[in-house]
Amino acid sequence: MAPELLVKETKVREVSLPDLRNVAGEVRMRMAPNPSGPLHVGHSRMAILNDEYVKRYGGICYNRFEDTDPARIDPTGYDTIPEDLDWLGVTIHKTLIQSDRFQIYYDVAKQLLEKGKAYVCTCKPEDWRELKNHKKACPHREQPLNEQMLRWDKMFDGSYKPEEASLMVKTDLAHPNPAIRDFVGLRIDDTPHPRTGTKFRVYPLMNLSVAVDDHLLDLTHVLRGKDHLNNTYRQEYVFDYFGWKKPEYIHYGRISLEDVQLSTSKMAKGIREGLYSGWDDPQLGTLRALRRRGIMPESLRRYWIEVGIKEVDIEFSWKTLYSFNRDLIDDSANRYFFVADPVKLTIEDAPKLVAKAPFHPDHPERGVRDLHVGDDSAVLVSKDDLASNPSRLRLKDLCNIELRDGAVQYAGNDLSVLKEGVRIVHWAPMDSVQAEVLMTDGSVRKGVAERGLADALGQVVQLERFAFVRVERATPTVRCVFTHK
RNA sequence: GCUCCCGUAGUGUAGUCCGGUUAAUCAUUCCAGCCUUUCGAGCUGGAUACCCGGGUUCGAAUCCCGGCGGGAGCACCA
Repeated sequence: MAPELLVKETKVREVSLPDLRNVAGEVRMRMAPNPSGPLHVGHSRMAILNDEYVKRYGGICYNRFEDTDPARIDPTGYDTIPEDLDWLGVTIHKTLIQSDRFQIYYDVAKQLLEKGKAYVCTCKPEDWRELKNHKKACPHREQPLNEQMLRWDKMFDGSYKPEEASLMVKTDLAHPNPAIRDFVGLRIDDTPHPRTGTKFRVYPLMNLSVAVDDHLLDLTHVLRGKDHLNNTYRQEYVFDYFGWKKPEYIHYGRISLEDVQLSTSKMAKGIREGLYSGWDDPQLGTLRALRRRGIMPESLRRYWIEVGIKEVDIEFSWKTLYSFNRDLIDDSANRYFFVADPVKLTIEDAPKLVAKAPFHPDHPERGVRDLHVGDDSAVLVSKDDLASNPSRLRLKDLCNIELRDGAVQYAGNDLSVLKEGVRIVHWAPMDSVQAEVLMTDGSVRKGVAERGLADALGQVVQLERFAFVRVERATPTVRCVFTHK
């Protein structure tokens, strides 16, 4: 291996995540996605951080589907999320689905009732909330256990309609933070669940099910966004009631991403309305869109490692991600000519012209593409490159030309004109193929490309002076997806 | 309104716990130059920051107080 490659490697590794606190041997961590659609860039942070730590310390990483709200599930998520994690290079040792575990939550809830740490409330939700906002107990909070159990059973036998009864977990009604006072543990919902149908109608809310599962999985560390800070405090009550050992909680800050739609519901809506072609539309910030564009998962990994796990809110930088990705793909991406908005130039007095264009400037061993100009000496160049009315141009790897009053004259093949400031532009032969590039703003750049581009199907290549793209279709026209400049 | 968290350059990050080789790290960005038959890569140089005000101290990004700013939560969503 070349020495400079080794240097680069260590440079990347210099940046590393801080150590976790309280690590004794292996770690057990989890990610807990809601199956409402495929993963996007924001999700990749949690997945990669978990993965990095599990790989550093050894241990296991769970994927736990949090599907306890039947109304907010897109069943495709059960398949797409593991695919996305796999693409990211995240190792999942075991997968759990909370909707397989309702009975477990019921059992724990019953124990909480028996311990006097929960109650079944039949207040109207607004009344209950109003009372707790004033640090007041609702009438059901301190009723005797037998009354509680009576109502508990009725929650399951169909006596109550949704919102007519819920299991509340006690915390501290006098807690100065209103967000921490008593919370709902289980509720009734008649919405059919995509996996369990109408078999269950009592559903746990996250603070109960998460606490129970985090305990049963014996997690050592829990990574979550700081929007869950108050949920952590609530869940700690459950741990304390049972004397369970709490995991180490780490909250990282909010991520704001510009220029991209991340809301799962809005993306789904856009897809339905035809605004986006699907979950992998290059306009979207989903992982499958990035994959389609030729963004390497390693670039995301490097990005999130550099960002770390601080509690400060951050602004995501596409430029930095692209820079990391360019680093990864530049060496392997072969070069091709793509001419957007082509204009035909007929070169007068030209000899028979053939270009020997290298596949990669840094890798002469990869050879060249032979680009043959036809007997009419005509080539295609981009309208943009003629916009400034240049008098002389260098057609890359082909020849120099002079332009005057719409006439194009052959001007030799002397490279020294470059010293005089003559610009180099790329071009395409007349027998080129039609090509288009799907851009991230939803537009399509149309043009022509050298025929050989079709051979790069599936690869990430550089269209010289245009952008890096991934070639995703070869016929009938070549279709590429914009990666980045 | 109440509760909690956070505040180093455009962006992200190191340093903050245990105050003194840092008139502040690294990456990315931007600018200039070099190099190159790409506007890619590479090289060189430059630019931009410790939120503000007090206090403690010989000395504070680092400790204390106050202010300001940003964020999160106060849901029968996760």
